[in-house]
Amino acid sequence: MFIGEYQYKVDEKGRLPLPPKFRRELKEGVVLAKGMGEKCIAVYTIREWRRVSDKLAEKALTGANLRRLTRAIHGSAFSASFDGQGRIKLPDTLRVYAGISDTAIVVGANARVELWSQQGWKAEQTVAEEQASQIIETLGA
Amino acid sequence: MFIGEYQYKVDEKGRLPLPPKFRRELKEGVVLAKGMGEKCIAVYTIREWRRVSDKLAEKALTGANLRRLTRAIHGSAFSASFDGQGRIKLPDTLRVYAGISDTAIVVGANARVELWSQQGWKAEQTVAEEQASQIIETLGA
DNA sequence: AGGATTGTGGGGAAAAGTGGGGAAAAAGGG
DNA sequence: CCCTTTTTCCCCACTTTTCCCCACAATCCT
Repeated sequence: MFIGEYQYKVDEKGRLPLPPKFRRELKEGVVLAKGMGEKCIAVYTIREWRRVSDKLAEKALTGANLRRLTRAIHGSAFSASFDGQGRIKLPDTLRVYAGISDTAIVVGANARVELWSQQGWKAEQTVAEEQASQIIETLGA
Repeated sequence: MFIGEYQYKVDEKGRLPLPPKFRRELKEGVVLAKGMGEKCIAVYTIREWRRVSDKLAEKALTGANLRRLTRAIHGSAFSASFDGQGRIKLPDTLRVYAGISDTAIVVGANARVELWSQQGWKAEQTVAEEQASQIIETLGA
């Protein structure tokens, strides 16, 4: 399970470190893809990528919209692995998509990890906070 | 079960002791997260955190809502463990969120522990007192 | 009163963040 | 097809941060 929020620099070679706490779970390699709906980069374990991918494939049989989404997701996906310092190389296309320049926010989101630009993350937090407090009320004690 | 109210200093390294009475129950490690709704840091046992996390999954929210909530909850969380003196390290993001600078109020809140700034705790108490009398009425005899 | 426990602080070893050089691989042009 | 140019990736190096351990003073309990 991935939790926590971290800030790292993307160096001039496009490399981004991931938190040491995440590395063990990710060390077999990761798949990078566009965040679904959000302007972020999603980082999946191989296993989780397969799960997401299968789920999409099931539903894509019927809907043209979903086929389009599937195409977008798969087309943008990229497998990556770590260097000796625990960094991965971010493909330029995904970096541009997420608006990440020289600083990235790494966010643990349970089964996956997400990469955000500072501005993007701040905006997302603002929206999420409002929504969260409502839903949390329904969780009970 | 956690009860009581304690005051500790946060040292320059961001370390905060927890009351000895709490340590045995927490010694397996804790998860820190934003207080739900309130400007405090919530401290959960691993078990309790899982309970909260599972409850989220049950909600069976769909699409963007689920992703957003997952992100908000897990992203703000942080796992921590004790040093030899019974202290934990508070992540900067959470400290800022709760407005804790060099002194923290540690409050036992049944299944979880909460960390407040002095001002925040005082304000919360004021509000709580007003509401308490009303709520107590509704409890019946 | 005395011993044990606890709050608080700090030093030092280990790990992590960040940057860059150079070999290997890939791409591109003649 | 081969040579040149560019990119990728592996390794090394430096700086900062983290974390583990020790220390001392105050407090609690017996």
